[in-house]
Amino acid sequence: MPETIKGLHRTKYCGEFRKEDAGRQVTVFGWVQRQRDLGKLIFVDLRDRSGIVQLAFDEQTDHAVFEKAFTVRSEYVLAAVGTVRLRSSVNADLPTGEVEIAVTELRILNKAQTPPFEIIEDCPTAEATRLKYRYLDLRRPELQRNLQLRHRIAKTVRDYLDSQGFLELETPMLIRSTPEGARDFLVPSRLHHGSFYALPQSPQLYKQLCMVAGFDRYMQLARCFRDEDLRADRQPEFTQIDLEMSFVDVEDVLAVGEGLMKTLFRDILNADLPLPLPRLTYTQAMERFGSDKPDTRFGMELQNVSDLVKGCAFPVFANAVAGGGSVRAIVAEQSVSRISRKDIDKLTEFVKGIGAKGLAYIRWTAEGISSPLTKFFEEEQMHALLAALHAKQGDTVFFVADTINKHVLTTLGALRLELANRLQIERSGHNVLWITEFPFFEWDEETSTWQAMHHPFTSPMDECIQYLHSAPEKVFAKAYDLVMDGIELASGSIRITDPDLQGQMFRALGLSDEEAHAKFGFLTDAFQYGAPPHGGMGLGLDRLVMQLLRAATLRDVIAFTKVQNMTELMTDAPSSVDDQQLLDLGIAVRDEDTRS
RNA sequence: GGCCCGGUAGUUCAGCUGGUUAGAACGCUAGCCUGUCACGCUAGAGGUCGACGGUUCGAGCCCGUUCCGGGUCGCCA
Repeated sequence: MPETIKGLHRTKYCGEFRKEDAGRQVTVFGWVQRQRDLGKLIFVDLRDRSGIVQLAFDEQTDHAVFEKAFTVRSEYVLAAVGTVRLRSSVNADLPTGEVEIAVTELRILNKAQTPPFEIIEDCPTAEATRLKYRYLDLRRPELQRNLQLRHRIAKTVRDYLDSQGFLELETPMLIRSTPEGARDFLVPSRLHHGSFYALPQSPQLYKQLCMVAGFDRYMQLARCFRDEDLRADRQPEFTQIDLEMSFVDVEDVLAVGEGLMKTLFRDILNADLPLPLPRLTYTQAMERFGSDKPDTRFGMELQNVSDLVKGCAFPVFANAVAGGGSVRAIVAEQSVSRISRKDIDKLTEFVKGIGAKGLAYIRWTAEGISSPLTKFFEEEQMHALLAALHAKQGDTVFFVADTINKHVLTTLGALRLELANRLQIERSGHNVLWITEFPFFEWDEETSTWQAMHHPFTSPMDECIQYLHSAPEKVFAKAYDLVMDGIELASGSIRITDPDLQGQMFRALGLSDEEAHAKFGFLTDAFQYGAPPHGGMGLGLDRLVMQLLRAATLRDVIAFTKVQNMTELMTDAPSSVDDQQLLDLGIAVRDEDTRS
């Protein structure tokens, strides 16, 4: 039978006691971290969200209290009243290690089963087990810290944006489905059988309507939903720092993003983030790093050797260049001893797995040059190539060739990261930069059509509008991404507010006027009534927290998360529902689709 | 949907070339212990080897199927 808390009030959190408190009569609440029974002396470590304080029980002082302390087990919930005193032996590892509480009254507020894993800092238990008992996992100091810091980050974001005149406005969760982009989560309508709401992938259209409505500067910590497969840095629902500003161009939005990041670095990491942030255009990022979210904390940049090898005897290289593509290389410095021929076979498999046709290499060992290319290259040619690449003895050089330039870039970009992992290349510190001037269209090889790389409300750069129909590849967008340590943190753009241009946009994407109006009529209608020029961005809060805390996965910075097959192990969501619920919704589920 | 890795006590793992009764550590239970703090010492309990099927005289181990978890590609305008 649990005891009542009646009449007791917490003096302060467990982790806050210091030697200055000695002599005070105090009350504490918490969970039993550990009980140490020494015979005529019992110690209990009591834990709450702030840390641990030691309770001391002495048989001679109070026999009844001592007997009760004897029955205490891990994770019991206790209230303790007693006197703070200095310890005879100090524990230097604990902030409260100079004091303990000599307990005069102990109440067991609740008992607890033995937990399936220990509530400790570096818990070795498999994540699946921890997620099933997430409420226990969350008691661990690491997650307590992460989530308390997440709160502080969110508060810093709100305070900063508030200081810049942003208003937090809420947008609906039940909205119209717009099946572009990611798959929508659908919610069936009870009152309109056969019709569905969608959960928002982002508040995009609503925040633009807020601009039409004259709120001028909007922000929201918005929950977003995407029904796509999960990754370590991707959950089906996530929180976005969403903002939108009126009467601005690209520079104004970037300035707010930079101010926000600088403030976060100062308040959370106690570090300076020099402004302005470096910028790369999309084209530069792809050419140098083979990625639009480059990890710029290390070098190993891509090098174009097309001109040097275009006339060479190796048909793969010669054909790639002749076919309009390229041959590019990266140099892994002083890696010959750590990348064996066998490793290269594995790396070849790796690049084939992401669509490359093969991987050429040069190993420059103490014995000389070892490479399948030697039979195609004169010795002089080979040395010219290595000199151009600034390669030295001890280096390994990797080449990728393809008639499609983008394949060469992305393959080497992925290989660059793989090599950095394998070679454990130093990547300390944080690197934050903007990627700007994204292409407007993307050539889709499956359908042989140009597809929008962004949502269709993204504005082209002013000087590109003339090419909209004649030369899609020459059109770049007023779109920008914020990249931190190789992770895409934020993405945004200036939006189209000219109805004629918007119409051209839809047509360029193959949407008829009727289709466009059916899908987005409410927005284009709104734009007929005086839309201010506006733009904004969405910044992933979960990823931001993960990056600032250097957490390995999003699951370490979100309280309740789903696993790869999109179930929640604790509640077993999703679940089947009553027949009556389905009946109300006018929904029939095909038997063969039902899974228990 | 594809590929890769994993699944043995509550937890983390070991388990040889297929061979008697599947082990260790931590945790748990009980006893002893007056200054511990990962307390110590002694004893004990605890197993559908993910599941199903197959090969075999014999399967934790080999084969097939499947389920679960992780990573990744596709996907994520």
